[in-house]
Amino acid sequence: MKRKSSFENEDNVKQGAWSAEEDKMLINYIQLHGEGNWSELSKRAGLKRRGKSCRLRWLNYLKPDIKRGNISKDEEDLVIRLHNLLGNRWSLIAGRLPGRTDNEIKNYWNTYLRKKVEQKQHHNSNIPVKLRIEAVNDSVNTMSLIPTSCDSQNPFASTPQDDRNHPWTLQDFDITDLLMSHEDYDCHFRGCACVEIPLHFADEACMINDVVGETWYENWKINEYIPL
DNA sequence: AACGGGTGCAACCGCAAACGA
DNA sequence: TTCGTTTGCGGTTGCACCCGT
Repeated sequence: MKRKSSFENEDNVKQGAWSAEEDKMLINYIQLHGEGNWSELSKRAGLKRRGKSCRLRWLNYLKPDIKRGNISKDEEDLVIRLHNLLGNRWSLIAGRLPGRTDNEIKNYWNTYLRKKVEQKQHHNSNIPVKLRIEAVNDSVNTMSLIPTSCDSQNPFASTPQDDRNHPWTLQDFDITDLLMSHEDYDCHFRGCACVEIPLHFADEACMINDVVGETWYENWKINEYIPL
């Protein structure tokens, strides 16, 4: 375990790496008296540390239920999905991962996962996808699904119908437009959509949600993946 | 072996919210 | 209501380690 050397600042307050002795003092004190009131705790435990520093050390490193070691694939997937939903709200994300701390999740994201996700998004943004949209008759605001770069005619005005009598349309989408359509409009579409991905991309174990994300499912959904 | 750039991660900082007198 | 203190959070820093040259 690596440790930075510690030092005392001008206020006689210790900063930097915690020694094994300090860890022991903090653990012993909390086992006897419990956590809370950290600045007082620091004094009573005989630590020349700021209360804040004691709290951080305890919550991020010393607390008994902290899970140490590599983050599993399942945990990694969960972090990615939660970050997609919640953004940089590390404490909320960590709250869903028993034994993991917000600091650990944040570090893991910043040093590893962010790059991985960005690479994946870059890869997926190059996949030419088609989106087949089915609308039920009372859908409102269906046009909001159609990006401005596409034909602005109502796609359901004179389109064929499927075996469930749902009108459908097939259009080429730029994946960025597709994602933007959720963010830019109040979408009240009710129906289904199918993503068509060229077969040679499908070989690469690519899931629908990898391509279009999971963030725009309020009133509609993608329910099918059709290799071309 | 020595050096330097890149990386990981513990710890710190600043701010805002919560709390209590 | 105001004010001081504590707590919690996310962003940032900087040391130790790794690895290529």
